[in-house]
Amino acid sequence: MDKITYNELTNPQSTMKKVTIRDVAREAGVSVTLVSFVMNAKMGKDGRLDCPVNPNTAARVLDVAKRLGYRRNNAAASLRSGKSHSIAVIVSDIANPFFAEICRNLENIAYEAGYTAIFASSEESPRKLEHLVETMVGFNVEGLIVAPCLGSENALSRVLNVGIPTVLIDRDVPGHEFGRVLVDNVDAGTMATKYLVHQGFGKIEMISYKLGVTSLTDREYGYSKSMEEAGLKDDIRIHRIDYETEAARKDTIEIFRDALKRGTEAFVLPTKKLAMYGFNALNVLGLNLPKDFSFVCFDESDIYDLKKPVIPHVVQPLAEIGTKSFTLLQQMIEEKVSEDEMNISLKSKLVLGGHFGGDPIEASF
Amino acid sequence: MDKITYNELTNPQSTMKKVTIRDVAREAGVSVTLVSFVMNAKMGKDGRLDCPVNPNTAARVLDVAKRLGYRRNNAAASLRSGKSHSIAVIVSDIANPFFAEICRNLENIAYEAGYTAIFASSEESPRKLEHLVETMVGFNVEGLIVAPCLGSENALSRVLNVGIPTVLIDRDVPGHEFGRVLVDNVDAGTMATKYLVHQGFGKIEMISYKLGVTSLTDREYGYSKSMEEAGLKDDIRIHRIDYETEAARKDTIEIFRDALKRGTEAFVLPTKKLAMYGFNALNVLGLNLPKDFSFVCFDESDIYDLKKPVIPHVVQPLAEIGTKSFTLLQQMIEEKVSEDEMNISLKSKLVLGGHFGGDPIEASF
DNA sequence: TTGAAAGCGATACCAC
DNA sequence: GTGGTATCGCTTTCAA
Repeated sequence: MDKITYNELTNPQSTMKKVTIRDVAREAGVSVTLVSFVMNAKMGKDGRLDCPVNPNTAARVLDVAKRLGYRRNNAAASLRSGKSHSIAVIVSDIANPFFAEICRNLENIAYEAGYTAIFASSEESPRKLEHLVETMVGFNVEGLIVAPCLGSENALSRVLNVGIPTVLIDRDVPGHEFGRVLVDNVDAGTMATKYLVHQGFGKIEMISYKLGVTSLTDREYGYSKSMEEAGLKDDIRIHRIDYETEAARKDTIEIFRDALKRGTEAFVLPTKKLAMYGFNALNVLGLNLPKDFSFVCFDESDIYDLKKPVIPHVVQPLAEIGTKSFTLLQQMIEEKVSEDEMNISLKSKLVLGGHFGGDPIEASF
Repeated sequence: MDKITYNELTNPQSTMKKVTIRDVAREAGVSVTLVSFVMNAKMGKDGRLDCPVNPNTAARVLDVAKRLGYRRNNAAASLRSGKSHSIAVIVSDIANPFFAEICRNLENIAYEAGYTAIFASSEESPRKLEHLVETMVGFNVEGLIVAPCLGSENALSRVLNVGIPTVLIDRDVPGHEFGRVLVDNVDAGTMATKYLVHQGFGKIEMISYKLGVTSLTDREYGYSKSMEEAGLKDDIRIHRIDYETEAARKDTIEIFRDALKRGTEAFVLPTKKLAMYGFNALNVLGLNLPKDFSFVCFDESDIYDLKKPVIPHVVQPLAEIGTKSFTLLQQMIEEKVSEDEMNISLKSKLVLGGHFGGDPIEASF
C-alpha cells in the first residue's frame, strides 16, 4: 500500500484553486470594481457599509465571497496600492523577556490602530538584521521598529536607512532620520544609587561589564555622579568583569569576599545577569540580604519578588516603550511629526517595598 | 518658523522613487529577464553565481543594482510566483518566555533553510487569531505554525483550516489535516512523581488548577498513575486551586500549613506559577527546602537555579518544539510527509543536580 | 451606482 | 546566454 501524502489527505481534488476577486465578480454577476469596493468597505456607525454600492448588491457580493471562501491576496493589493497596513518590528533577541514584553504591548496598540505588526529577531547578528530588513521592506511594510544589534551599532545606520519610517528602540545608531524611543540610563543609575544613599549607606559599589556599551556606561555615570553629589567620591568603586563568561561568575565571588573585608554595605547590580552573579556569590559565601549587603538590581527576576519586601530593582518602562514607539512610527508614517518630537526619552522606575498581602510600589529618587 | 516634518527631513527631493528591476535593466543595458536571473541566483560553491548568465554581465548587473539601491519587491515576486519563502508563526502570547524560546529556535532553523519566519501574537484572543491568520495568508506565507488560544480550541479548527500547511504546537485542536508537535504531559507528570518516589518519599502531593486544560489534567494523570504503581494509592492528593487569583496564593499557604500537620514530604508543582505560589508559601510560613518539603517544579525560573543543587524541575524541550515544528511544516509544504509522521510527541526533561562549578544535568525517570 | 481597462513589479515561458 | 511579453490579483482612475 502506498503512503498517503499530506497533499492527498487535505486536497481530494489535488488543487484547491484560489478564489479571486474575479471569481466572486463572475458568480455575483457584477464587476471586479464592485467587489473591490465591497471588500474594502468599513462598517459605518449605522451598521451599513460606507461605500458607493447598492446595499443589495453589496450584500449579494458579501454572500458570494463567503460561500466561495474568498480571501484577499495582500501581495496583490499591496503591490498595487503601495500600502500594506502593516509594520515590522525587528528585535535583537525575541527570547529576551524584555523584548517580548515590548512586543506584546506594541502588538496591542498597533492592532487597535488597524495595523498588523509582524515580528522578527536578528539574534544579535548584523547579517541577519540586514536580511530581515530587506525581507520586511520587500513585504511593503509601512514602517520599521528596530532594536539594533549589540556592538555593531555604527555599521548599522546604512542598513537601516531604507527610505521608510524607522524608529529605534533600546539601542541607538547615528542618523537624524530615525525616530527614537530610548531609556534614560543615566537617570536609572542615579536613581539606584540615590536610593541606597537615602537608606543611609555610604560604601556603595557597582559591578559592571568591561564591554563599553552605552546602556551600561550611562548607568555607571549615574552612579558615579550621585556618589560625588553625596560627598562619597572616595567610595566610588566600579568593578568591571568579563561579559557572560564563567570567569564572571567567579570574579563576582571574589569581589564579594573582598567587599566583606572592605566593609562594603551595598551594591548596584545594573543588569539582571549581574544580579544573578550576585545572588550566586551570596549563596557560595553563605551571606544574606540585607544582613551582609544591600542590593539594587535591574530588570525583572522571580528572585526579586521571592520575599517581601521585594529586592529593590530598577525596571524599564516596557509597555511605554512599546506603545510610544508605535505611536511615533504611526505619526512618521502619516508625516505629522516635527523633528523635536522624534526623540523620546523614557524614565525607568524603581520598584520597592511590598509586604505580605501588599503589592510592590514604585518610587522616584 | 514652520515645523520641519519628517518627510522633508529625510526626503530632500520629496520623492525617493522606488528602484525597480526595470530601472536596473535599463541602466545596465540588459533585459529585465537577465536582472531577474541575477537577483535570484544563489552562490555556487565556487563563489560563482549559478545561473545561465555571463559572469561579466552578472557582475555589471549586480553593480548597477547596488548603485541604484535596488531592493526586490516581495509583494510582486510573491504575487507572480505564488511563493513567498516565508512562514508565519502565531503564538498565543509572545511575552511568555516559553513561546519566546520556541520562536528563537524556530527562527534560526527556518533561516538556515532559506525561509523567513514572521511572528505574531494572538494574545489569547480568538478574534485576533482569526485576523492574524487572514493577514498572514494574505501575505502568501507558505505555511503556518500556530499555538491555539486557551479555551476556544474547538472553535478554532474552522479558522485554521485555510488550505495551507499548518502545524499545531503547545495545544491541540481537532482536524486530521494539521501537523502536530505536542509535548507528552502524562510522561512529564510521571517523571516528576517517579523521581520523588525514587528519592524515598511516599507522602507526595500535587497542587493544580481547577480549570481542566489537558496539559494539566495529563500531568495530574501521570502523577496519579505513578503513585498507584508505587503502591501509594492512598496518598494521592491533588489540590485544585483557582486560576491566577489572589485566592490562589492564599490557598497555597493554607495547603502548606495543613500539609505540615499531615506529614507531607513532597509536592509536585506542575506549572511555574504554581511553583511561585509554593515559594511564597514557604516564605510566609518560614519553611525551607529541602528540610521541610521537597519540590519538583515545572518550566524555568531563576529561583530554581539559585542554589546548587538546583531545585528539580521539568522543562519542555523548547528548542526541539521549535525545530521539529519547522521541519515538519517544511515537509508538509514540500508534500513529502506521510500521515503517520504528522503527529510528533516530544518528551519533557527533568533537570536535576548541579553543584558549585558544575552544570545541571538532565535525567530520566 | 456600476464597469472597463491600465497598471503595480516581479517571474515564467518561449523564442532567438 | 539573452530578450520580449503575458501574467499574477488587486486597486485605481475615468467614463458611462
